[in-house]
Amino acid sequence: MNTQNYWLMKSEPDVFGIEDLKNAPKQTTMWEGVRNYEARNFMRDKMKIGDGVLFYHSNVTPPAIVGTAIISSNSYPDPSQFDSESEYADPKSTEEKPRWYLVNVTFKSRFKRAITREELQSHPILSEMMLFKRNRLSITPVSEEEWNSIHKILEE
DNA sequence: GCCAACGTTGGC
DNA sequence: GCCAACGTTGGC
Repeated sequence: MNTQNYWLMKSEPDVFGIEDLKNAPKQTTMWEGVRNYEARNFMRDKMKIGDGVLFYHSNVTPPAIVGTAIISSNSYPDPSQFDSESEYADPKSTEEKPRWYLVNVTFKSRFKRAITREELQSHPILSEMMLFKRNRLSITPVSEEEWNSIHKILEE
């Protein structure tokens, strides 16, 4: 059964931007540090290898979708939760009962031009994205129609 | 840098 | 189990 999904994943470019992903070993990173249950559930329960990702730069001017990536692993416990040195350490989490999960994300493309949040908001289809309904959620599902609209815009 | 939105924590 | 206090996200 084909269950290709699409996602939008936010990252602050000052912390880890799409160039960092492009330059990473194997152009792949662990999407560590997500500490929100809803976002975790998407990674843990819904993401599949091969799913498409819209890579979104947050907390910058202007916020924008800047490229794409691919989900490249199944979910597994986020190692940083067990690392007391890490800012993502969670003392309430144990190896037997991990609280936080992540997936690997692999670079796919950098757009020739960023598609800004403002541009998305002015688009009849893309203005309905969950991104705008759940403003603070760092991972949101993207419909196939939305995914196709993004790529259509890029061809113009 | 401000602050609204909203998720989490913890006292009761 | 409620909810006030608190902390964080992220657009602006």
